[in-house]
Amino acid sequence: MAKFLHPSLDDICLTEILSALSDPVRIRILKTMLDAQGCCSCTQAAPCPKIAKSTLSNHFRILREAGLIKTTKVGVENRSVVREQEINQKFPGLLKTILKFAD
Amino acid sequence: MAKFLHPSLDDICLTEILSALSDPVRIRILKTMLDAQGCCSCTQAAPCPKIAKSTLSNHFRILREAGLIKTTKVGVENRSVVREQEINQKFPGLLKTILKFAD
DNA sequence: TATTGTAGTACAGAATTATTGAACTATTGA
DNA sequence: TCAATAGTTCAATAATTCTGTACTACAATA
Repeated sequence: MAKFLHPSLDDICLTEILSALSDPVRIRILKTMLDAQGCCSCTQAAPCPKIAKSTLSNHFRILREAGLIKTTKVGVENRSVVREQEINQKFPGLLKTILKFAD
Repeated sequence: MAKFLHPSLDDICLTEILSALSDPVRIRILKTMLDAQGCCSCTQAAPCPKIAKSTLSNHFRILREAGLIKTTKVGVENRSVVREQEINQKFPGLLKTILKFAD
């Protein structure tokens, strides 16, 4: 059974956040999740159907390990939310500023 | 003779900027250059002496190709400046917000 | 309780990217 | 002209990323 490791606020670092957001697929995923105003399954937040699901899974892992999203298993799905408030607490304005210029 | 290719403002894109800044070495270089309030040679802006000069050269190339710095050859040195105004024109507040949280 | 379908993870090999040392170019100064 | 300095380019190696296959976990249905 997969256990999701979410870093604590203290362990979230700028470099990993930028690294996670430096991929167009992942920034699109994050934007989709924020627009959805709540939880998203991996497939819902996927930017295109072409992408291999193992690759998609990996992108979610990177977002999770960077501390950008929180994932919980609900039935057969993994539902994720952006850890918006926590990120804003540690890096005020960062997410908003970056995502403003995405796409 | 090395010719430095600097992208035009139109060609600068968010993803490449984030990608360039997602490396702790490069973000340190950028911060050093901004603190120096002007041009810096590669060795001046280098974050540590241990790093191989070919690696350092590569980091500068990535910063340059992302549109973050402008490099000109002055005598034996390459002197670089952050393209602060141009970046601010295209992505207002981005650089400042990101660098505020660096280190 | 099997069986089938759905959602996603784990792993291993292929493809891509980063790092480094060595050789090179360009400029300066003795 | 010769040596020193500053950086680039190249090729080899090291490290990452991407993807297909096999797998687990849960749900629904017979």
